[in-house]
Amino acid sequence: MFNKRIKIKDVIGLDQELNDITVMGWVRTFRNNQFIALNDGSTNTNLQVVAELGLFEDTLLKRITTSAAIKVTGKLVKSLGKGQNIELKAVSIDILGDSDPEQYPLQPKKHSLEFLREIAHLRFRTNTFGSVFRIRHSLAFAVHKFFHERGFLYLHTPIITASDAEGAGEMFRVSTLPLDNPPKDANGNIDFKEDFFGKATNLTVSGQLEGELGATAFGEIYTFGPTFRAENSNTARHLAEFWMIEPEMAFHDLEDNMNLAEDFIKYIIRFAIEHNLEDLTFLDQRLSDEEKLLPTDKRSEMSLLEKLNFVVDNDFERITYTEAIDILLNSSAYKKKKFQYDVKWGIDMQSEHERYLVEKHFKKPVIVTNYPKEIKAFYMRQNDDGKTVAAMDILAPGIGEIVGGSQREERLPLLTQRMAEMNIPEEELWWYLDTRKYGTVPHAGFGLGFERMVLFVTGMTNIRDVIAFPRTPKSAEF
RNA sequence: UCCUUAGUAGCUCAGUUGGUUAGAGCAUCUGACUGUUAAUCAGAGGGUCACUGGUUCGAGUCCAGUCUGAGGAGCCA
Repeated sequence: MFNKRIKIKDVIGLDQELNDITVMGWVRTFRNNQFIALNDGSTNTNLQVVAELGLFEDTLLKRITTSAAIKVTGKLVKSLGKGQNIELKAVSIDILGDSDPEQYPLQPKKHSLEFLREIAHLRFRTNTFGSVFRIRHSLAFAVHKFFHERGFLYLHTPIITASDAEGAGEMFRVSTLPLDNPPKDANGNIDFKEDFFGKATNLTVSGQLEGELGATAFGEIYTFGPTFRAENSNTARHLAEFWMIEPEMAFHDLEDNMNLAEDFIKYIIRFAIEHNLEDLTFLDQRLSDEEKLLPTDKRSEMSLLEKLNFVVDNDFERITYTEAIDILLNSSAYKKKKFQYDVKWGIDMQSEHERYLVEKHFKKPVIVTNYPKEIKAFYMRQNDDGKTVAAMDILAPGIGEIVGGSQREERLPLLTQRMAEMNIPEEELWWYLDTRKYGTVPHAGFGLGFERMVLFVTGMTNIRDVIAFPRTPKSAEF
């Protein structure tokens, strides 16, 4: 029954008249008891199906309601009306699934993103979310394509981990022990020897440490998987469950790392522009309609597509942390005391500082390197100045930190010295330290937050709208 | 977690100083119309005013607490 189906995306591309075309999809609107706007998710464009007056029973027409699933066979013809080039003159219409219009929550009108978030199971059926998730798919595909073309090996790092020394935030405990009455040891603490893995385990906050194990055998690897942070973060940029891409490369230094990250970001944006122009154009239009409601000074200087093309066509700005602090100290914002937080060498830059650099000063993505070692992780390579480490963060306009990475400390004595200073027990990471004992090499890597990348490319502003089923504090519906 | 702010019909919102029976547009239903683009026109139905408690003759409106959303901050990707 279904093998004759043609996707609407392919039907729209046909420019000759054809008999016996079969499409299936969900009704978006039914106008004038005659015109069905049909969508099957393959494209943002609806196919206009024409049910000629008198050809169909009233009982059938009554069942063509918003979001009903239908099968239509008919003749593809040039459209008589404006607004579309072709339309499908229906010969037969079958209802595959009814949709009760009294109950169905989506209407053929504009809905708020907040409302759609409450019905995330149905929001894919809107233009906006259709476009967002088709673009998300393309970006995910482009990630694999980019790394595969460059000879990187896709390594699946574990989701359950016993290491709590990664230092990347609060973790979700994984346990099969009874919550109400867990076994206790002699000191009265929970006895994880009794637990499923015989030790305390959590959901991963990063695949990096395992990634380094792969890089020091395969040369270049990447991971792309879910990541979990149990932080009580309530912002438009944070999720408790998100997807992260983490390449690790042997024989790479900080500059190689930056070059790769910049090439990578440009590659996947270019891929989306090439493959999702229709969806990007829709979101571009949506965004500019939204911005018309804002006062002039709050509007973006560039449209979404202009911004994406600008990023692809221009070099990212590269500055050191020390230079960044100097720029801030010499800024009029600092001199006029516009910053809420003070600026001096050694601070962990606040959002307002990063936004000033990216959105006001350079107006393009900025790579900041060589941060003070005190504010960065133990595994970052120590520079010769004794004060900084070979770290790099990429800051994107409107998003903030989109990439965090570094050259890794490959020298065992320096690495263990930093671990001791930061109270990280060596015995928990013996396997990690082994890479520095057996053929250690200079290597580097970074992590890119996939949803933040999708935010940037789609122009959406809340991270909960670019992941299908967002997990955030007090929210795990669907 | 902190600050700010909001919660009234399916959706978006109005609701005056505390005062009779709670309002609009859209959606839905019924009818008309029939080449429409969120169709149009006429009519109808639709409410635990987030929840709990309090003040008052009387609370959508005032007070306290709770829950949830949004904007900003922190943490970070």
